[in-house]
Amino acid sequence: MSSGRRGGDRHGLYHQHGHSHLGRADGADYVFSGSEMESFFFNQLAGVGGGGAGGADEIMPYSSITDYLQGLDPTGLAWHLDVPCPAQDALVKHELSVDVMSYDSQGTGSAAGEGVVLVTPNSSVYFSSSDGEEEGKSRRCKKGRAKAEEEEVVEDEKDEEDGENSKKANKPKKKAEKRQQQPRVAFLTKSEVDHLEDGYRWRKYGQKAVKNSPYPRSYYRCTTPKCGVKKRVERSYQDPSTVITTYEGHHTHHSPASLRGGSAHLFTPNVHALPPHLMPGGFHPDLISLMHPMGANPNMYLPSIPPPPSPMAAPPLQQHHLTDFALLQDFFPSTMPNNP
DNA sequence: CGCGTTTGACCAGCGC
DNA sequence: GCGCTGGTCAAACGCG
Repeated sequence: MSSGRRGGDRHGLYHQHGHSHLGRADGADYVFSGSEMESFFFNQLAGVGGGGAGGADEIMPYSSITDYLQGLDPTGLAWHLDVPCPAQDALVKHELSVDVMSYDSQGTGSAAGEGVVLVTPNSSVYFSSSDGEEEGKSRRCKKGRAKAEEEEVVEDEKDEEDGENSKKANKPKKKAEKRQQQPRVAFLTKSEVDHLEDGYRWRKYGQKAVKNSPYPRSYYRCTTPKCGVKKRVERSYQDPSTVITTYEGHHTHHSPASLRGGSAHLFTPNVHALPPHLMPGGFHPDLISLMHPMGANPNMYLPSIPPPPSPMAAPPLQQHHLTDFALLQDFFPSTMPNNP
């Protein structure tokens, strides 16, 4: 027995309406524009890096998100920006208006790394990557943490090994130190289910009401020991069919799903060979069936690509049961080069 | 019994 | 300083 378990969800009950901004994808306060996105990616590909107008001392040695996150194949997701997606702006700014993290290392407010990919004709994924170099302006846990964060990486690993005891012992300290400095990628996915299957195992550790949104935000942590990857899942209140999934950190292990099916290796070079939305049917059906642990539903991927929607009137997108699993896999390939 | 979820409490940063 | 908010913890609980 307990003092109100089940159904009492306090986190989901109090909703306040503060300012006009939407619920944030990630607690961030940066709304990027399409040009900024493009700028980022082009900069990345061109090796300009830094993600920012500020010139960027920090040149990110990545030419793609995948590369960025995993340090993998430099050819990675180059198509993300090679192919313009007219609906990107509309999706992000008009329909969803999701704010995203900006990790511009210069703190200039320019995008550190975002983009939108129309993965399927009717399903879209917006992603925002960030290096966590600087939290930007909106995140709170900044002060008094910068120092601790440097040690945190080591501390975290120790804590993970020590297990619960250590966690309990360091509870206050842990709370103070814990957070950030992790790359983030936010996805907007059309899905009816909140928790999208991405091949990894997650443990939910919290749920909070999102300001200005009737939908709560769920916090998940990768269940694999020593893997500190977290993700936040929330639903866009403007478009309830859209799930915003924010990943934070790098997996340090193979995907359980890929170990089962052994198909992950197909994702990386092959899927990247063409932008998904240029593939027949968005994705190749075979890839879908391989990629999604539950198998493919051909009906989810339409055989033709509709004309790009007007940026001014982003049409409602059809709902999908299946998330853009392929892209998620791209971001978390099972093959980790630095995995012992 | 192990694992994952639920959920009240707590902490810290930020804005006023 | 206070209240709000996001993020996390951890005990209780459910399920297979």
